Amino acid sequence: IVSWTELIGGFTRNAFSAKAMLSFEQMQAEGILPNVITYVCMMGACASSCALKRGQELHAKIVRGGSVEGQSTIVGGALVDMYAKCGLLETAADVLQELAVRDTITWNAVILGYINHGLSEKALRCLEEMQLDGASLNLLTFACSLKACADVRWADKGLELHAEIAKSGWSEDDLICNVLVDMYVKCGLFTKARKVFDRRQGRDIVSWTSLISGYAEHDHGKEALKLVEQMQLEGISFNAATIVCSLKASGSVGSPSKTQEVHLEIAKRGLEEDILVSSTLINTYNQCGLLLEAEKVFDEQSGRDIVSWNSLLAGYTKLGKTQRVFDTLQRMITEGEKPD
RNA sequence: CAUGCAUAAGU
Repeated sequence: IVSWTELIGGFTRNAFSAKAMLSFEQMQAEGILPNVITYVCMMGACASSCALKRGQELHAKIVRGGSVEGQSTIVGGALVDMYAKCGLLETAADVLQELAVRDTITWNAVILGYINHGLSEKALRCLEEMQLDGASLNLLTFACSLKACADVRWADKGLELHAEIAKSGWSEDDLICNVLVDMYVKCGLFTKARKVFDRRQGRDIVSWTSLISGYAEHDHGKEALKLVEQMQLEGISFNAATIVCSLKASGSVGSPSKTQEVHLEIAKRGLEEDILVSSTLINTYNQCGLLLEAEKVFDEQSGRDIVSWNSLLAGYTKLGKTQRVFDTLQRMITEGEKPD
C-alpha cells in the first residue's frame, strides 16, 4: 500500500492525473484497499484535473470509513481543495464549516478557490471569517490575500496586509515580494512597488513581468520599455510571459521597431507557437499600424483561437477596412470558430 | 517509508 500510494502521489504531484487514476484502479484490482493517505493523493489528482465526479465518489467512500476529521486533518483539507478547484465553492465552504478543526491550509484552499473563480472580493471576506475563527495566517494566506487585493485593486487592504506581513517577519520572502510588487503596480502605486522590487536581492522574472505589465497597462509604456531594456542588461532571459508584456509595452507606445525587436526575441526562443505570444503579437503589430506583419503572424499561427481572430479583426476595423472585416468574419465561421 | 493550500502574460 505504501508503494502504491507513493506512486499515485508522484503522478499527482507531476500533474499526471490520468496515470494516478489508472494506478488507483490497478491497485484495487490487485485487492489492495486504499487508506486515508491514498485518498489524499487521489483527491489531489481529481483537484488538478477538475474531475468532480471522481472526487465526489471518493468523498463518499471516505465518509463510509467514518467521520472525515476522525481519519486525518489532512484529508479534510484535500477534500475542500478538490471542491474549490472544481468550482464548487459553496460545497467547499460547507465542508470547511463542518470540519471540527479548520486549519490554515484548508482556509487557504477556500480563499484561493474564490480567487481562481473570479470572486476575489468574496475571498477577502473569507479571510476575515478565517481570522474571526481564530485560525492563524501563514505565508500562503498572505500571498493569496494580496493577490485578491490586486484583482479588485484594493490598495488600502493591500497596505494593511503588508503591515501585518512586516510584523510577521515575512517581508523578505520571495513569493511575498513578488505578490506585493504585483499588487502595488496593479493598484497604480508605482513608488511602493519599486521600493519592494529595488531592495531585493534575487529580483526574479515574475516581478519584472509584473512591473512591465503594470506600467504598460497604466499607460506608462515608455517606463515599461525602459524596464525591458534594464532587464536585458541584467542578463535575465525572457520567457513567454515577459515577451507578452514587452509587446504590450511596445504596443502601448506604438513603436514598430521595438515590436520587431521583440519579434526577433520570440523567434530566438522558439515561442512562435505559443498562442498567447502570437496573438499578442498580432495585436501589437496592429497597434503599430503594421497590418501586413499582423496578417503574416496570423497566417503562420497553427492553433488559432477566438482571440487570434478577434485581434485580426480589430486591426481591420481600426483601419476602416470594412469589407475585410466581413470577409474575415465569414472565413472565421467557415473554419469553425464561433464569434463572440 | 507515502499525503492537502502557491505569485506574473493575450482581443
